[in-house]
Amino acid sequence: MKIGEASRLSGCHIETIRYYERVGILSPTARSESGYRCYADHHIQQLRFILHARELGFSLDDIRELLSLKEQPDLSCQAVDSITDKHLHGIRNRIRHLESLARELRRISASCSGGHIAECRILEALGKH
Amino acid sequence: MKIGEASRLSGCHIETIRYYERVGILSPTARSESGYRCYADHHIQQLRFILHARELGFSLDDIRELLSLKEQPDLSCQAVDSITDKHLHGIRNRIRHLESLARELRRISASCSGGHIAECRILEALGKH
DNA sequence: CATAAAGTCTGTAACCGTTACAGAGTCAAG
DNA sequence: CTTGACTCTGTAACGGTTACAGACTTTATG
Repeated sequence: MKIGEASRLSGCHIETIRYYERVGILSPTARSESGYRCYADHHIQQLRFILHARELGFSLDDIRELLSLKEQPDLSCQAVDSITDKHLHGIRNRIRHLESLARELRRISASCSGGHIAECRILEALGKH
Repeated sequence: MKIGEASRLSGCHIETIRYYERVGILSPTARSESGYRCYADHHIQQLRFILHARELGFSLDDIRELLSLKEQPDLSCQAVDSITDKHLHGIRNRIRHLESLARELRRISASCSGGHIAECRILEALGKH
C-alpha cells in the first residue's frame, strides 16, 4: 500500500511517516517503479506502536530501543521494564515540577488586587527573585 | 558593564542574553567603540524578570507582552492577570495530561510478569491501540 | 484520449528556546 | 610583547514534527 493508506491505517501524518523512516525509527520500505514507498502490514504495526508510545510520551530514542528489543524475543523483559520505569519517573518529576510552578503562580496571582500596572504585584513578584 | 558581568548579575547565560536581544525580548544595548555591548541596571532588571518568568514557564511571547505592559503604568492590571491565568490553566492541563499518562504507564507496567520479550505485556500493550 | 485533480516525491525551512562552536577581534596583566 | 580572558558575528545543532515549493505519477472525469 502507498503512504496515504498507511497514514489512514496507522493514524500518523504522512510527513511524520516519512520523517520516521528518515531518522531510522521505521523500517525502510520497498519502492514502486515510480519511486512511491510501499508499505506492508508490519509497517502499520510499527507505526501504531510508535504512535502509542509517543502518546505516552516516550522519546524517539526510547522507541527506537523498544522496537529493537522487540526484535529479540529471547531476551529478558528487564530492559523494557527499565525504559518504562525511567520514563514513569521522568513523568512524575515533571508533574512535581509543574505543581510547584502552579503553586507559585497561584500565590503570585492572588496578590493582585486589581489596580493599575504601576502597583501590579504580579509584575513586581516576577521582577524580584 | 559588559556582557560577562551582566551574565553574572542576572544569572542568564551569555549566549541567552545575546539571543534575547536578537529576538527583541531584551532592550537593545549601547555599544562601546570596539563593539562590545554595554549593559545598564535596567537591563539587569529585565534579565532577572525574564529569567524568573521563564522559570515559571512563561513563553517568550508572554514575557514580551508582560514587559511591554510593564512600560504602561496607567493601564489596568487586567491584561497581566489574564496572561497569568491563561498560563496557570495551561500548566494545570499539562499536569492532568501527565497524570493520565502516568496512570496508563503504571497499568501497562504492572502487567509485566518478568519473562522474556516474546511474552512481554508492555510491548504488547504499546502495540495495540 | 485529454485533462484535471489527487497523490507522491525530494529537499528545505520553520517552529521554540536555547546552547555550542568556529574564527576573528579586543582588552588587561605579567 | 605575549598570553589569556573576554567579546564579537554567524551558523548549526538539539527534538519532533509540520509546512511548504516544485516536480512527477496516478486516478478520475469529461
